Amino acid sequence: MDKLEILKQHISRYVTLTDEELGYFLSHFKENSYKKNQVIIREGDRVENEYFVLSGYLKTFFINEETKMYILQFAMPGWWTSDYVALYNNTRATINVDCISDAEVLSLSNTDLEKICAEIHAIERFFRWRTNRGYIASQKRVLSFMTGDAKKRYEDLMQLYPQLYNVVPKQLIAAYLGVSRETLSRLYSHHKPNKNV
Amino acid sequence: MDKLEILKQHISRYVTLTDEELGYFLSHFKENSYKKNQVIIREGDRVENEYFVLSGYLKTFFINEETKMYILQFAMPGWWTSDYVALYNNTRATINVDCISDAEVLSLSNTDLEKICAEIHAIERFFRWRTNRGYIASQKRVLSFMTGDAKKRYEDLMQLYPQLYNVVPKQLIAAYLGVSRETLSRLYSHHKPNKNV
DNA sequence: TTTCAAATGTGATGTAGATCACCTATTTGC
DNA sequence: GCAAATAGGTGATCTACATCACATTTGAAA
Repeated sequence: MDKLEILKQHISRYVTLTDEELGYFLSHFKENSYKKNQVIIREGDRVENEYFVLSGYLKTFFINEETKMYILQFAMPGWWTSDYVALYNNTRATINVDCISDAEVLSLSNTDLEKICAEIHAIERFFRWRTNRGYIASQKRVLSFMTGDAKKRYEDLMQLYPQLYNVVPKQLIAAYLGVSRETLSRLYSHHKPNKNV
Repeated sequence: MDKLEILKQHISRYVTLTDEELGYFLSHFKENSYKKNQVIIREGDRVENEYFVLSGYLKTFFINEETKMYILQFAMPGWWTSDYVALYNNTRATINVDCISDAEVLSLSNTDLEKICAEIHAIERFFRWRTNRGYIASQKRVLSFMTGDAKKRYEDLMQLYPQLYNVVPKQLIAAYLGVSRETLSRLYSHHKPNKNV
């Protein structure tokens, strides 16, 4: 159960639980291993779970008319992801989630999540706080699209998550920034982050 | 207490409360009236409250190097707003909130909000669900910036909130869409929504 | 009602970034 | 280890939108 350590620490940053509560909560997670390129949620799927990343990198993305890919989120170790639109509205997936690298993931069904939130007040608080953070991050991203050009967005991303430079193919970074891979290539040929990170 | 009706209905769409719980919750709100152009939160302020709009329209915005305005959100009747970054991180306001028209607003201090969330589990659930919705809306906005051009974003906004066409000056709509007022003017001269809405 | 400021419309011009075309690394599967 | 696929780089060209400049309309204050 060593794998759960990262999740335990993540939770305890926000709320204090008894060992019993924590154990009960953790008992509802399932552990899964995925290979690079493996799909976790495909557009049109019924969406039942949230996912917590233990290791590896996922991407949450949308494909426009079968051509262009738009990345909504990279999910890194310690991050949650899912198609929240589908999950909260109980509709089919409109986005995809797959693996950028081999990954270990914990899944929690939305049914269990709601059940445990109802049973344990502190867990409900934990998820309120978690969503608060996601909301703030998303607002910041909106602002970065409005106020900055591609170069600014690229530099901000590299500053915040320098590890992406080595792990994630450049065209995926372009798809996250909302810029063509050609333009991104021209941008960072003048501005390389520290490759040793 | 008639003014509170809109808030009561808003809450009861998500959770069921006893009359006692509901009354206790509502007793923590303060009612305020503001005039057009009046400022509710100014950049640099200490932020203490969330605001629930009863009537009128607010805007939440950011000003870049004292020149360009970027609108993060229009707050309409039945909507919540604040500087959530400042509120959750307990930092000074980095954005502004003011009134597009005369407005009636209920305010709830973050201290009271957290207190009541701890006291009444169902209120914590209400705020979790509310933030979930905000998060989804924000993600949709990110996608609209990535996938659509200015015209698409304008049409989507007018379809969703046609009332904005009459109530909100065009330059503010431009500042929300992330487009210059000149470009917006050129766009909608070819595409007017129904003015009778 | 008049007046002044703010909002809006519109032409001319400049520019970031898209797209297309093609070439050169790197991976990945056999 | 080799072939094929995938990722990445770079020039040429095109386009949506910004910016500047100025005219016109609207709306609020006096």
